[in-house]
Amino acid sequence: MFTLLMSKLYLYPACELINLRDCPMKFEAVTIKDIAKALGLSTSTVSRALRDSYEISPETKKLVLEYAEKINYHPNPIALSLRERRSRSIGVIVAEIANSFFSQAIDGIESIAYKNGYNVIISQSRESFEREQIHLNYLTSRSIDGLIVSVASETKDFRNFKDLHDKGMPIVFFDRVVTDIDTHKVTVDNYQGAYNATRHLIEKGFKQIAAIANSEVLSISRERVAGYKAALADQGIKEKDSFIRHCAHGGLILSEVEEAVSGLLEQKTKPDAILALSDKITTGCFRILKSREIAVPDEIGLIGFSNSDLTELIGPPLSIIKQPAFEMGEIATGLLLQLIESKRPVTEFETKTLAPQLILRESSVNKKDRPVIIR
Amino acid sequence: MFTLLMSKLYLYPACELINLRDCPMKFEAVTIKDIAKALGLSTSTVSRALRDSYEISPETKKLVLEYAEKINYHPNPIALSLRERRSRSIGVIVAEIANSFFSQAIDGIESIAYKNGYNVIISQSRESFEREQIHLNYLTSRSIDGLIVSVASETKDFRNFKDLHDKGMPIVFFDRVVTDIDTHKVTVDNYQGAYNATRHLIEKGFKQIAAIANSEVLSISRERVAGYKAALADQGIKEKDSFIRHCAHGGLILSEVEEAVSGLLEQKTKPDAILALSDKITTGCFRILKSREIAVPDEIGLIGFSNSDLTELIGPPLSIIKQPAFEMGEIATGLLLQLIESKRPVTEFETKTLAPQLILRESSVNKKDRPVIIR
DNA sequence: TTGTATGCGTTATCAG
DNA sequence: CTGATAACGCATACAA
Repeated sequence: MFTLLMSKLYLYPACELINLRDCPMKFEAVTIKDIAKALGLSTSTVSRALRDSYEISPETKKLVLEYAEKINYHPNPIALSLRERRSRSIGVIVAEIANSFFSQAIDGIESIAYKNGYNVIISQSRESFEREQIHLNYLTSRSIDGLIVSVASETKDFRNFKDLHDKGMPIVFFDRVVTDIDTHKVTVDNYQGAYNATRHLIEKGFKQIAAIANSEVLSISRERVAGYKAALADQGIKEKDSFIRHCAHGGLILSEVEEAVSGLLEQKTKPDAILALSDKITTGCFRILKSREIAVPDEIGLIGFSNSDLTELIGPPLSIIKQPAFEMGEIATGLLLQLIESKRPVTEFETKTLAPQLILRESSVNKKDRPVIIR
Repeated sequence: MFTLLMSKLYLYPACELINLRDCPMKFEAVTIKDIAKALGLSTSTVSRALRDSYEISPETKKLVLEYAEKINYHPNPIALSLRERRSRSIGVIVAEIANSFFSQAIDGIESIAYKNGYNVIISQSRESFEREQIHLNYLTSRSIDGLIVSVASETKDFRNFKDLHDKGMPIVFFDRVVTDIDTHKVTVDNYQGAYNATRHLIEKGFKQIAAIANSEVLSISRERVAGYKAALADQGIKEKDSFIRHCAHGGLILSEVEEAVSGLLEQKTKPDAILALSDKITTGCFRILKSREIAVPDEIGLIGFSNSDLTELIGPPLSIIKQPAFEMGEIATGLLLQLIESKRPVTEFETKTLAPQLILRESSVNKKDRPVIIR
């Protein structure tokens, strides 16, 4: 260790004598100290020159900048983070990355973060409370400046989020928000989305409409179910408790959806249509109906939330409710950066609610039909 | 600034005198120094106690650990990074996150990274060389320990990757690999995948099979095209240059695919089937044919690479070649961590080649048909 | 067994 | 205009 240190200390002067131009610097990274030593200046001078400080003479600046350029100097971001107590990176916790909705949202997050010089550190809860909390802990031991979260379906206890927020960590929730934490939130109009979809099913002649939603704990589930119920009520259809099912893990496991579908189909009066109230549940239902050889929508109508880039192309069976995931990610990140970079604590928090797209198939027969997009 | 510092210095002793138990520590993070001061120990003792060093007495250890627990101490990872010259985070550069293949790969990457205590920092090149290089620069100013890359379609100049690798940065390429950099690589058998798909089209009776591939610069494109050509040759079908098209940006922009498709359909002898040689190109083709009201596969056969979770469900039109993206991500990360944590420089590099899945539709008529999966 | 001093790379403060 | 020094939080070689 000591010899290594010494060798480093002695390497550079020798290097100067021989040839400044092509110092190898294979593994050792270039630091301000190296520049200072090579140029016979102090580190503070070099630092100031690099930051283009007014107190440095033009000649010195030029000298330093040129040399820095030549040896390909880059400031060590970790040292900067330590000093400035900020890492210029934001953490993201979602249920799973390989999910169209979330990956589109992350796309939006990364776009804005990148434009503002922030890194994005992602982690997945896989709908598990435990994993979520571990990530929360891990990310927030002061290695991130802010956090964007869509909570896990399992999560019932929001204390850790609340504590963290109270301690001053900027947090923005999107999609699955925590209603009783007072911070920025970004969602779509879940009520309206579910309402429109249900109404569309009714207009197509379906009478016995069932709904499969994500965990009851999530506010988005409650809102979506409320929209579904309202649409039924408005059309004078009586809601049936046995027609509403929940998947505790948001359909992450197919068996969960299978169970819900079976529960619906085993009833004396079967539903004639299913409204799937989340991405995974939608594709899950589709998959299950397909494997059971139940024709969609001839035997059973199906409509659901989905952000897959192929849903618009699948047809005729499936109509979908699509969330503006990319925009949601962008907006969430914008709000977060605002929180991070505002000097004084923010007191007014916004809840941005975007409109979901309803993409419908007009005909279930014509192979060439075009989707109709309703905002 | 100075008063802030002073207040911090004076806060703790006062705090000790009043009540240790519920120091607020709202925004100020707890450090080893705080523990030392509160307990009347030196920072080194505290540090050693926390790391369970053998040179510390059991009583002191207990004291320190309990107090640390109580005030919810967490070591500052940034300080650790600075000291240990490692950040315990790995960088990932892909074309775009909102792409089934890449998001599945990232899923695998995150899984393994998480298990090993590493963070994943993601960034997207959006197929642009410039963006890729900026990210490369940004990530690698020593803030990451290693890098997992699938290069942008635009990239023709791999010098920066090579230099970085030569400087000792562990890099693992996946999917779109850089053949002349000697490091670990993870791909599928692109040749075989394209070969099987082409062969399948021929067996289904298609004679005039065209191919649309990603940028010619990418080795995966060349391999896939080679597989396509070999299959044609083996069945005694003459290849036609005019039937092979390339999208410089891998179909990221739909117009690019549109152009390729138009180019094919405008020829005197039109192709009767299209082989799409990347994810985006496959969905792009599907979208374009749909919008032009060209029936698939009755008017034109279509088969392509795709990792969307819905492709298996779409049918009958589309048969697909699916890559084991998740596993590729896992393997790449495993290899990378091996590189990062091996003390001595690795000399033997592996190229892992996985088998792609070919998921076929046997019938183009029966709505209820099941996909056949060929390994 | 514990404390002191040092360094990781950077910048801010203060003194020339 | 420039240099020495301290500090960010932590761990360790060395001294006691």
